[in-house]
Amino acid sequence: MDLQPIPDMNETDSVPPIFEPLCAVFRRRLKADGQKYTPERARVLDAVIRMDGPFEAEQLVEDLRASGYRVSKATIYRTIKLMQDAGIVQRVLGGDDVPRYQMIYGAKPDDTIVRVDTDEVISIDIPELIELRDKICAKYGLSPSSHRFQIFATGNDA
Amino acid sequence: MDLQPIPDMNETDSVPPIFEPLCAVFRRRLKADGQKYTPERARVLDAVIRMDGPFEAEQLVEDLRASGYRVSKATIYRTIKLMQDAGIVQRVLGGDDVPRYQMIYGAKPDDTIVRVDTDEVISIDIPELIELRDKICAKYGLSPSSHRFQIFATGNDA
DNA sequence: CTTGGTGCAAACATTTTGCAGCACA
DNA sequence: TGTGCTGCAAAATGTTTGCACCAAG
Repeated sequence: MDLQPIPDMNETDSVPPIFEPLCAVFRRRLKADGQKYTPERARVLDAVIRMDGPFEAEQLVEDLRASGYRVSKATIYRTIKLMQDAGIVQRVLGGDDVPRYQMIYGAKPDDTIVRVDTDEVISIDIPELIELRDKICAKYGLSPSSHRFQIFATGNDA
Repeated sequence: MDLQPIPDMNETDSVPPIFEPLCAVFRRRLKADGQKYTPERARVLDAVIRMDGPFEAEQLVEDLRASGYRVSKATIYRTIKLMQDAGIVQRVLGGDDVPRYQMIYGAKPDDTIVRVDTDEVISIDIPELIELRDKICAKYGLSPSSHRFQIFATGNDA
């Protein structure tokens, strides 16, 4: 089958160390469900990490094919779903309302004001929100990995 | 053409008064763009208001057809887009990752913890968040109409 | 008559599924 | 041999567009 080397989190330097545990998380989850950590899945995970932000499934296909791998859309979508189950990837809506995917771990929290009258999106930085978030999660015995806070607002004159 | 009576925000009692200004907002926006407030569009707006929560385009079609109106999907989608432009409707992702639409004005704030390991969605009630939200908006000179706060978390053992 | 709106059907984009063959225990 | 995984192609879903005709100024 003439495969290229399998990317491995411990052997690549193109991926920040913060993502290192991801491979393990994914592996563990697959094993727990009687599924396999295949070369194809390792490559998709690697591509997802390199995306570094919201991406479309098609981009993963292009990325991997450009790297010389033969991959089908079906495998991409199936692997994305597995990653969602493993809590590694989430689906999000871009500002253009197009559904995309993005990594959860290490993802920058998305705190924005969406001006519904002008469609302007304002990024905000709210340290108190992190505190609040962590407090809430602690109450439920959960560990937050990321969050999203969107305020929908208009100008006072509208 | 045998039309049934046109729903009008001032003549129906099935729609809470809080939504009354919406009709005006939509009308104003259409007029400003040289477009028309047609019976079809009034009916779609009415249906959207009655949805009272996230909905799919198809539901609007069914709802209106069940009420005896002849309506095409094209008109539904075109009207939804107009409403998005008018800042009345937004696209959102449900807990099941399915894209839906929902009203913006008067929408119930959506504060949830999404357990990425189990897909469980926990509704939370955080009064401090409203305060925080209003404080932030005040700083920018904006009026909040709704918000959405999603925390992505896993169990501590995951 | 000109501009915008409608329904219908076809086109499109994205995601899912059925299936035959492969990999590996 | 059995279970899971893959690519491919077809199907299913959700949305947009082209077009002929209608409606209102």
